[in-house]
Amino acid sequence: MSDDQLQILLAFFKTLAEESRLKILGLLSTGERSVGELAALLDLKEPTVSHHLAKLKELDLVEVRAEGNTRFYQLKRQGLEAVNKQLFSLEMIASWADDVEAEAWERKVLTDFFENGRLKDIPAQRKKRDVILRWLASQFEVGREYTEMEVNDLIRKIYPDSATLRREMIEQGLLKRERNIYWRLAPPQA
Amino acid sequence: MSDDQLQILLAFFKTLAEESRLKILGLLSTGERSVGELAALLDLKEPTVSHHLAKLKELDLVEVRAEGNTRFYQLKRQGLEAVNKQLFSLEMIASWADDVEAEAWERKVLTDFFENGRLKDIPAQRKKRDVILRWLASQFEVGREYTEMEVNDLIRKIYPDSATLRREMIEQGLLKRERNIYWRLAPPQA
DNA sequence: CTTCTAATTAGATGTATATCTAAATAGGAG
DNA sequence: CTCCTATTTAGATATACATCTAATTAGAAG
Repeated sequence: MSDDQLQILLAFFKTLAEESRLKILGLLSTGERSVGELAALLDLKEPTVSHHLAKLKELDLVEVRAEGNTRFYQLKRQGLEAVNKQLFSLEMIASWADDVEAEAWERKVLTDFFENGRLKDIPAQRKKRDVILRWLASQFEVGREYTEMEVNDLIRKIYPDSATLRREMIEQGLLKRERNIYWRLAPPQA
Repeated sequence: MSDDQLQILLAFFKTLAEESRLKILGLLSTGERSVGELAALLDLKEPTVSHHLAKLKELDLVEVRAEGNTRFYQLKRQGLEAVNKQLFSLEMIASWADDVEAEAWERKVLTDFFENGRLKDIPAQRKKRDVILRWLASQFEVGREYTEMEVNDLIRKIYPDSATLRREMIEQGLLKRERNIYWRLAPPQA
Protein backbone atom coordinates (compact mmCIF):
# COMPACT_ATOMS: atom_id res chain seq x y z
CA MET A 1 0.00 0.00 0.00
CA SER A 2 1.41 3.35 -0.98
CA ASP A 3 1.51 6.10 1.56
CA ASP A 4 -1.34 8.05 0.03
CA GLN A 5 -3.60 5.02 0.21
CA LEU A 6 -2.86 4.96 3.90
CA GLN A 7 -3.74 8.63 4.00
CA ILE A 8 -7.08 7.94 2.36
CA LEU A 9 -7.90 5.23 4.86
CA LEU A 10 -6.81 7.53 7.66
CA ALA A 11 -9.05 10.30 6.39
CA PHE A 12 -11.89 7.82 6.36
CA PHE A 13 -11.35 6.86 10.00
CA LYS A 14 -10.93 10.47 11.07
CA THR A 15 -14.21 11.36 9.43
CA LEU A 16 -16.07 8.52 11.08
CA ALA A 17 -14.44 9.08 14.48
CA GLU A 18 -17.03 11.65 15.46
CA GLU A 19 -20.31 10.99 17.18
CA SER A 20 -22.37 13.59 15.36
CA ARG A 21 -21.21 12.38 12.00
CA LEU A 22 -22.07 8.76 12.78
CA LYS A 23 -25.52 9.87 13.83
CA ILE A 24 -25.93 11.92 10.68
CA LEU A 25 -25.12 8.87 8.59
CA GLY A 26 -27.63 6.94 10.65
CA LEU A 27 -30.33 9.53 10.10
CA LEU A 28 -29.63 9.71 6.38
CA SER A 29 -29.70 5.95 6.00
CA THR A 30 -33.49 5.97 6.16
CA GLY A 31 -33.95 8.79 3.67
CA GLU A 32 -32.94 12.31 2.81
CA ARG A 33 -32.94 15.17 5.34
CA SER A 34 -32.41 18.91 5.15
CA VAL A 35 -29.66 20.63 7.11
CA GLY A 36 -32.23 22.22 9.37
CA GLU A 37 -33.91 18.90 10.16
CA LEU A 38 -30.59 17.34 11.07
CA ALA A 39 -29.70 20.29 13.25
CA ALA A 40 -32.97 20.01 15.15
CA LEU A 41 -32.67 16.25 15.59
CA LEU A 42 -29.09 16.43 16.79
CA ASP A 43 -29.51 19.57 18.86
CA LEU A 44 -26.78 21.39 16.95
CA LYS A 45 -26.68 24.68 15.07
CA GLU A 46 -26.92 24.66 11.29
CA PRO A 47 -23.31 25.76 10.73
CA THR A 48 -22.08 22.82 12.75
CA VAL A 49 -24.15 20.36 10.75
CA SER A 50 -23.02 22.04 7.55
CA HIS A 51 -19.44 21.52 8.63
CA HIS A 52 -20.00 17.82 9.28
CA LEU A 53 -21.84 17.32 6.02
CA ALA A 54 -18.99 18.94 4.13
CA LYS A 55 -16.58 16.43 5.65
CA LEU A 56 -18.84 13.52 4.76
CA LYS A 57 -19.17 14.86 1.26
CA GLU A 58 -15.39 15.05 0.83
CA LEU A 59 -15.29 11.30 1.34
CA ASP A 60 -18.19 10.80 -1.03
CA LEU A 61 -20.37 9.33 1.69
CA VAL A 62 -23.30 11.68 1.07
CA GLU A 63 -24.78 13.67 -1.81
CA VAL A 64 -26.97 16.77 -2.01
CA ARG A 65 -30.12 17.81 -3.83
CA ALA A 66 -31.24 21.44 -3.76
CA GLU A 67 -34.88 22.53 -3.64
CA GLY A 68 -35.29 26.27 -3.31
CA ASN A 69 -32.65 27.14 -0.83
CA THR A 70 -33.21 24.00 1.15
CA ARG A 71 -30.61 21.29 0.60
CA PHE A 72 -31.53 17.67 1.09
CA TYR A 73 -28.67 15.36 1.85
CA GLN A 74 -28.75 11.64 1.37
CA LEU A 75 -26.48 8.69 1.91
CA LYS A 76 -24.33 7.47 -0.95
CA ARG A 77 -24.26 3.76 -0.38
CA GLN A 78 -21.50 2.85 -2.75
CA GLY A 79 -18.97 4.92 -0.83
CA LEU A 80 -19.45 2.95 2.37
CA GLU A 81 -19.71 -0.40 0.66
CA ALA A 82 -16.47 0.11 -1.24
CA VAL A 83 -14.51 0.75 1.93
CA ASN A 84 -16.27 -2.02 3.80
CA LYS A 85 -15.13 -4.72 1.39
CA GLN A 86 -11.45 -5.11 2.08
CA LEU A 87 -10.77 -2.92 5.04
CA PHE A 88 -9.48 -5.28 7.66
CA SER A 89 -7.87 -8.17 5.90
CA LEU A 90 -4.56 -9.01 7.49
CA GLU A 91 -2.63 -8.23 4.32
CA MET A 92 -4.25 -4.83 4.29
CA ILE A 93 -3.11 -4.12 7.82
CA ALA A 94 0.37 -5.36 7.07
CA SER A 95 0.58 -2.99 4.14
CA TRP A 96 -0.14 -0.02 6.42
CA ALA A 97 3.47 -0.24 7.53
CA ASP A 98 5.02 -0.90 4.12
CA ASP A 99 6.99 2.31 4.02
CA VAL A 100 7.86 2.48 7.67
CA GLU A 101 10.95 0.30 7.65
CA ALA A 102 12.34 1.94 4.53
CA GLU A 103 11.89 5.36 6.09
CA ALA A 104 13.57 4.21 9.30
CA TRP A 105 16.52 2.99 7.25
CA GLU A 106 16.80 6.34 5.49
CA ARG A 107 16.78 8.19 8.80
CA LYS A 108 19.58 5.94 9.97
CA VAL A 109 21.65 6.66 6.88
CA LEU A 110 21.23 10.36 7.50
CA THR A 111 22.22 10.24 11.17
CA ASP A 112 25.14 7.92 10.32
CA PHE A 113 26.58 10.27 7.73
CA PHE A 114 25.86 13.58 9.42
CA GLU A 115 27.58 15.03 12.45
CA ASN A 116 26.94 18.47 13.90
CA GLY A 117 24.86 19.37 10.87
CA ARG A 118 27.62 18.55 8.40
CA LEU A 119 28.09 15.62 6.03
CA LYS A 120 31.06 13.47 7.13
CA ASP A 121 31.57 11.70 3.77
CA ILE A 122 29.68 11.07 0.59
CA PRO A 123 28.45 7.46 0.93
CA ALA A 124 29.97 5.11 -1.59
CA GLN A 125 26.85 2.96 -1.91
CA ARG A 126 24.44 4.17 -4.52
CA LYS A 127 21.32 3.71 -2.32
CA LYS A 128 22.80 5.56 0.60
CA ARG A 129 24.18 8.34 -1.61
CA ASP A 130 20.69 8.82 -3.03
CA VAL A 131 19.27 9.27 0.45
CA ILE A 132 21.79 12.02 1.10
CA LEU A 133 21.08 13.67 -2.24
CA ARG A 134 17.33 13.62 -1.72
CA TRP A 135 17.75 15.18 1.69
CA LEU A 136 20.03 17.85 0.24
CA ALA A 137 17.55 18.58 -2.53
CA SER A 138 14.83 18.97 0.08
CA GLN A 139 16.76 21.96 1.43
CA PHE A 140 15.92 23.86 -1.78
CA GLU A 141 12.54 25.51 -2.11
CA VAL A 142 10.28 24.24 -4.85
CA GLY A 143 9.38 26.98 -7.30
CA ARG A 144 12.32 29.24 -6.50
CA GLU A 145 15.21 29.87 -8.90
CA TYR A 146 18.82 29.72 -7.72
CA THR A 147 22.06 30.99 -9.30
CA GLU A 148 24.98 28.57 -9.40
CA MET A 149 26.63 30.52 -6.62
CA GLU A 150 23.55 30.22 -4.40
CA VAL A 151 23.45 26.50 -5.04
CA ASN A 152 27.11 26.12 -4.15
CA ASP A 153 26.75 28.20 -0.99
CA LEU A 154 23.85 26.11 0.19
CA ILE A 155 25.72 22.85 -0.42
CA ARG A 156 28.93 24.09 1.24
CA LYS A 157 27.04 24.63 4.46
CA ILE A 158 27.09 20.86 4.82
CA TYR A 159 30.02 19.70 2.67
CA PRO A 160 33.02 21.43 1.00
CA ASP A 161 32.87 19.70 -2.39
CA SER A 162 29.83 21.43 -3.81
CA ALA A 163 30.64 20.56 -7.42
CA THR A 164 30.25 16.82 -6.90
CA LEU A 165 27.01 17.04 -4.97
CA ARG A 166 25.55 19.57 -7.40
CA ARG A 167 26.37 17.37 -10.39
CA GLU A 168 24.91 14.29 -8.72
CA MET A 169 21.70 16.07 -7.84
CA ILE A 170 21.33 17.02 -11.50
CA GLU A 171 22.07 13.46 -12.61
CA GLN A 172 19.42 12.14 -10.25
CA GLY A 173 16.88 14.59 -11.61
CA LEU A 174 16.52 16.31 -8.26
CA LEU A 175 17.79 19.65 -9.50
CA LYS A 176 17.34 21.09 -12.97
CA ARG A 177 19.62 23.59 -14.75
CA GLU A 178 19.02 25.82 -17.73
CA ARG A 179 21.26 28.78 -18.73
CA ASN A 180 22.97 28.72 -15.34
CA ILE A 181 19.68 28.95 -13.45
CA TYR A 182 18.92 26.06 -11.13
CA TRP A 183 15.65 24.98 -9.61
CA ARG A 184 14.42 22.07 -7.61
CA LEU A 185 12.01 19.60 -9.14
CA ALA A 186 8.95 18.69 -7.12
CA PRO A 187 9.39 15.29 -5.48
CA PRO A 188 7.15 12.49 -6.84
CA GLN A 189 3.79 12.70 -5.10
CA ALA A 190 4.26 11.16 -1.66
CA MET B 1 -28.32 -0.31 18.54
CA SER B 2 -28.09 1.01 22.06
CA ASP B 3 -26.17 4.14 22.74
CA ASP B 4 -23.25 2.41 24.35
CA GLN B 5 -22.80 0.19 21.35
CA LEU B 6 -22.48 3.36 19.33
CA GLN B 7 -19.91 4.53 21.85
CA ILE B 8 -17.91 1.34 21.38
CA LEU B 9 -17.90 1.73 17.63
CA LEU B 10 -16.94 5.37 18.05
CA ALA B 11 -14.04 4.45 20.33
CA PHE B 12 -12.91 2.02 17.68
CA PHE B 13 -12.87 4.68 14.97
CA LYS B 14 -11.17 7.20 17.23
CA THR B 15 -8.44 4.71 18.01
CA LEU B 16 -7.84 3.90 14.37
CA ALA B 17 -8.02 7.52 13.24
CA GLU B 18 -4.36 8.10 13.96
CA GLU B 19 -1.50 7.54 11.58
CA SER B 20 1.01 6.22 14.11
CA ARG B 21 -1.45 3.70 15.44
CA LEU B 22 -2.29 2.36 11.98
CA LYS B 23 1.41 1.97 11.31
CA ILE B 24 1.91 0.19 14.62
CA LEU B 25 -0.81 -2.29 13.71
CA GLY B 26 0.90 -2.72 10.36
CA LEU B 27 4.25 -3.41 11.95
CA LEU B 28 2.78 -5.84 14.44
CA SER B 29 0.89 -7.73 11.76
CA THR B 30 4.10 -9.44 10.68
CA GLY B 31 5.20 -10.40 14.17
CA GLU B 32 5.85 -9.12 17.64
CA ARG B 33 7.91 -5.99 18.37
CA SER B 34 9.24 -4.30 21.48
CA VAL B 35 8.31 -0.75 22.39
CA GLY B 36 11.85 0.39 21.62
CA GLU B 37 11.82 -1.20 18.17
CA LEU B 38 8.54 0.45 17.32
CA ALA B 39 9.81 3.80 18.55
CA ALA B 40 12.91 3.54 16.35
CA LEU B 41 10.94 2.45 13.29
CA LEU B 42 8.36 5.19 13.67
CA ASP B 43 10.78 7.90 14.75
CA LEU B 44 8.89 8.54 17.98
CA LYS B 45 9.91 8.49 21.63
CA GLU B 46 9.11 5.47 23.76
CA PRO B 47 6.49 7.24 25.88
CA THR B 48 4.58 8.18 22.77
CA VAL B 49 4.56 4.61 21.51
CA SER B 50 3.59 3.41 24.96
CA HIS B 51 0.65 5.77 24.89
CA HIS B 52 -0.51 4.44 21.52
CA LEU B 53 -0.09 0.83 22.56
CA ALA B 54 -2.18 1.46 25.66
CA LYS B 55 -5.00 2.75 23.45
CA LEU B 56 -4.78 -0.23 21.15
CA LYS B 57 -4.78 -2.54 24.15
CA GLU B 58 -7.93 -0.93 25.54
CA LEU B 59 -9.71 -2.05 22.38
CA ASP B 60 -8.19 -5.49 22.63
CA LEU B 61 -6.35 -5.08 19.34
CA VAL B 62 -2.93 -6.02 20.73
CA GLU B 63 -1.51 -8.12 23.55
CA VAL B 64 1.80 -8.04 25.45
CA ARG B 65 4.42 -10.55 26.48
CA ALA B 66 7.16 -9.54 28.93
CA GLU B 67 10.71 -10.76 28.75
CA GLY B 68 12.94 -9.17 31.35
CA ASN B 69 12.30 -5.48 31.07
CA THR B 70 11.34 -5.71 27.46
CA ARG B 71 7.70 -5.98 26.44
CA PHE B 72 6.83 -7.52 23.15
CA TYR B 73 3.51 -6.49 21.67
CA GLN B 74 1.66 -8.45 19.08
CA LEU B 75 -1.53 -8.15 17.10
CA LYS B 76 -4.68 -9.80 18.38
CA ARG B 77 -6.41 -10.85 15.23
CA GLN B 78 -9.77 -11.70 16.64
CA GLY B 79 -10.34 -8.13 17.80
CA LEU B 80 -10.07 -6.72 14.29
CA GLU B 81 -11.95 -9.55 12.67
CA ALA B 82 -14.89 -9.22 15.03
CA VAL B 83 -15.40 -5.57 14.17
CA ASN B 84 -14.79 -6.16 10.51
CA LYS B 85 -17.71 -8.54 10.14
CA GLN B 86 -20.79 -6.41 10.36
CA LEU B 87 -19.47 -2.91 10.49
CA PHE B 88 -21.01 -1.23 7.51
CA SER B 89 -24.21 -3.01 6.74
CA LEU B 90 -26.96 -0.52 6.05
CA GLU B 91 -29.01 -1.69 9.04
CA MET B 92 -26.00 -1.09 11.21
CA ILE B 93 -25.66 2.47 9.97
CA ALA B 94 -29.36 3.07 10.41
CA SER B 95 -29.14 1.92 13.99
CA TRP B 96 -26.49 4.55 14.74
CA ALA B 97 -29.31 7.06 14.91
CA ASP B 98 -31.81 4.91 16.78
CA ASP B 99 -31.94 7.13 19.83
CA VAL B 100 -31.60 10.44 18.05
CA GLU B 101 -35.25 11.01 17.22
CA ALA B 102 -36.43 9.96 20.65
CA GLU B 103 -33.98 12.36 22.25
CA ALA B 104 -35.09 15.17 19.96
CA TRP B 105 -38.70 14.53 20.95
CA GLU B 106 -37.78 14.69 24.63
CA ARG B 107 -35.97 18.00 24.13
CA LYS B 108 -39.08 19.32 22.43
CA VAL B 109 -41.29 18.25 25.32
CA LEU B 110 -38.98 20.07 27.70
CA THR B 111 -38.89 23.30 25.72
CA ASP B 112 -42.67 23.12 25.19
CA PHE B 113 -43.43 22.82 28.89
CA PHE B 114 -40.78 25.13 30.24
CA GLU B 115 -40.71 28.91 30.06
CA ASN B 116 -38.09 31.12 31.68
CA GLY B 117 -36.75 28.17 33.61
CA ARG B 118 -40.12 27.29 35.15
CA LEU B 119 -42.56 24.49 34.40
CA LYS B 120 -45.77 25.88 32.86
CA ASP B 121 -47.95 22.82 33.59
CA ILE B 122 -47.53 19.19 34.45
CA PRO B 123 -48.18 17.36 31.18
CA ALA B 124 -51.28 15.17 31.23
CA GLN B 125 -49.80 12.53 28.94
CA ARG B 126 -47.88 9.84 30.78
CA LYS B 127 -44.91 9.80 28.34
CA LYS B 128 -44.50 13.56 28.46
CA ARG B 129 -44.88 13.68 32.22
CA ASP B 130 -42.13 11.08 32.50
CA VAL B 131 -39.80 13.25 30.47
CA ILE B 132 -40.39 16.12 32.87
CA LEU B 133 -39.91 13.88 35.89
CA ARG B 134 -36.66 12.45 34.57
CA TRP B 135 -35.35 15.93 33.91
CA LEU B 136 -36.33 17.04 37.39
CA ALA B 137 -34.66 13.98 38.93
CA SER B 138 -31.51 14.82 37.00
CA GLN B 139 -31.30 18.05 39.01
CA PHE B 140 -30.56 15.99 42.11
CA GLU B 141 -27.02 14.77 42.72
CA VAL B 142 -26.49 11.02 42.77
CA GLY B 143 -25.09 9.82 46.07
CA ARG B 144 -26.21 12.83 48.07
CA GLU B 145 -28.96 12.68 50.73
CA TYR B 146 -31.73 15.27 50.85
CA THR B 147 -34.22 16.20 53.56
CA GLU B 148 -37.86 16.53 52.54
CA MET B 149 -37.52 20.29 52.83
CA GLU B 150 -34.52 20.36 50.52
CA VAL B 151 -36.42 18.25 48.01
CA ASN B 152 -39.40 20.57 48.15
CA ASP B 153 -37.24 23.68 47.80
CA LEU B 154 -35.52 22.29 44.77
CA ILE B 155 -38.82 21.38 43.11
CA ARG B 156 -40.44 24.73 43.90
CA LYS B 157 -37.73 26.51 41.93
CA ILE B 158 -39.52 25.25 38.85
CA TYR B 159 -43.09 24.56 40.00
CA PRO B 160 -45.19 25.45 43.04
CA ASP B 161 -46.84 22.06 43.64
CA SER B 162 -43.85 20.21 45.05
CA ALA B 163 -45.91 17.46 46.67
CA THR B 164 -47.27 16.11 43.40
CA LEU B 165 -43.92 16.10 41.62
CA ARG B 166 -42.15 14.58 44.60
CA ARG B 167 -44.70 11.78 44.86
CA GLU B 168 -44.53 11.06 41.14
CA MET B 169 -40.75 10.89 41.17
CA ILE B 170 -40.98 8.33 43.93
CA GLU B 171 -43.61 6.36 42.04
CA GLN B 172 -41.39 6.31 38.96
CA GLY B 173 -38.48 5.03 40.98
CA LEU B 174 -36.44 8.15 40.25
CA LEU B 175 -36.25 9.21 43.89
CA LYS B 176 -36.08 6.93 46.90
CA ARG B 177 -37.26 7.71 50.44
CA GLU B 178 -36.47 6.08 53.77
CA ARG B 179 -37.16 7.61 57.19
CA ASN B 180 -37.70 11.03 55.62
CA ILE B 181 -34.37 10.99 53.84
CA TYR B 182 -34.50 11.20 50.05
CA TRP B 183 -31.89 10.31 47.47
CA ARG B 184 -31.74 10.02 43.76
CA LEU B 185 -31.35 6.62 42.14
CA ALA B 186 -28.66 6.33 39.46
CA PRO B 187 -30.23 6.42 35.99
CA PRO B 188 -30.09 3.11 34.04
CA GLN B 189 -26.68 2.92 32.33
CA ALA B 190 -26.90 5.14 29.25
C1' DC C 1 23.00 -2.74 47.33
C1' DT C 2 24.25 -0.14 43.03
C1' DT C 3 24.04 0.48 38.27
C1' DC C 4 22.16 -0.05 33.78
C1' DT C 5 18.37 -0.63 30.68
C1' DA C 6 13.30 -0.77 29.04
C1' DA C 7 9.12 0.78 29.82
C1' DT C 8 5.48 3.38 31.93
C1' DT C 9 3.51 7.40 34.35
C1' DA C 10 3.07 12.41 35.18
C1' DG C 11 2.89 16.76 33.56
C1' DA C 12 3.51 20.41 30.00
C1' DT C 13 2.90 22.09 25.37
C1' DG C 14 1.17 22.61 20.81
C1' DT C 15 -1.95 21.39 17.23
C1' DA C 16 -6.30 19.91 15.35
C1' DT C 17 -10.95 20.47 15.24
C1' DA C 18 -16.04 20.67 16.99
C1' DT C 19 -18.85 24.17 18.04
C1' DC C 20 -20.64 28.65 18.30
C1' DT C 21 -21.95 33.63 16.70
C1' DA C 22 -21.99 36.89 13.10
C1' DA C 23 -21.83 37.89 8.43
C1' DA C 24 -22.44 36.65 3.60
C1' DT C 25 -25.03 34.21 -0.14
C1' DA C 26 -28.93 32.93 -2.52
C1' DG C 27 -33.76 31.43 -3.59
C1' DG C 28 -38.68 32.73 -3.34
C1' DA C 29 -42.65 35.83 -2.23
C1' DG C 30 -44.74 40.21 -2.07
C1' DC D 1 -36.39 45.97 -5.19
C1' DT D 2 -37.14 44.46 -0.23
C1' DC D 3 -38.01 40.98 3.03
C1' DC D 4 -37.80 36.33 4.70
C1' DT D 5 -35.84 31.82 5.07
C1' DA D 6 -32.12 28.05 4.54
C1' DT D 7 -27.62 27.44 4.18
C1' DT D 8 -22.78 28.30 3.95
C1' DT D 9 -18.54 30.93 5.06
C1' DA D 10 -15.51 33.40 8.30
C1' DG D 11 -13.64 33.90 12.52
C1' DA D 12 -13.32 32.98 17.54
C1' DT D 13 -13.18 29.81 21.39
C1' DA D 14 -12.66 25.68 23.86
C1' DT D 15 -11.65 20.97 24.21
C1' DA D 16 -9.26 16.69 22.97
C1' DC D 17 -5.16 14.57 22.40
C1' DA D 18 -0.36 13.49 20.21
C1' DT D 19 3.97 14.34 21.54
C1' DC D 20 7.73 15.58 24.33
C1' DT D 21 10.80 15.78 28.74
C1' DA D 22 11.42 14.39 33.37
C1' DA D 23 10.53 11.30 36.93
C1' DT D 24 9.29 6.66 38.40
C1' DT D 25 9.11 1.64 38.30
C1' DA D 26 11.12 -2.66 37.73
C1' DG D 27 14.11 -6.43 35.89
C1' DA D 28 18.97 -8.02 35.28
C1' DA D 29 23.78 -8.04 36.11
C1' DG D 30 27.82 -6.80 38.60
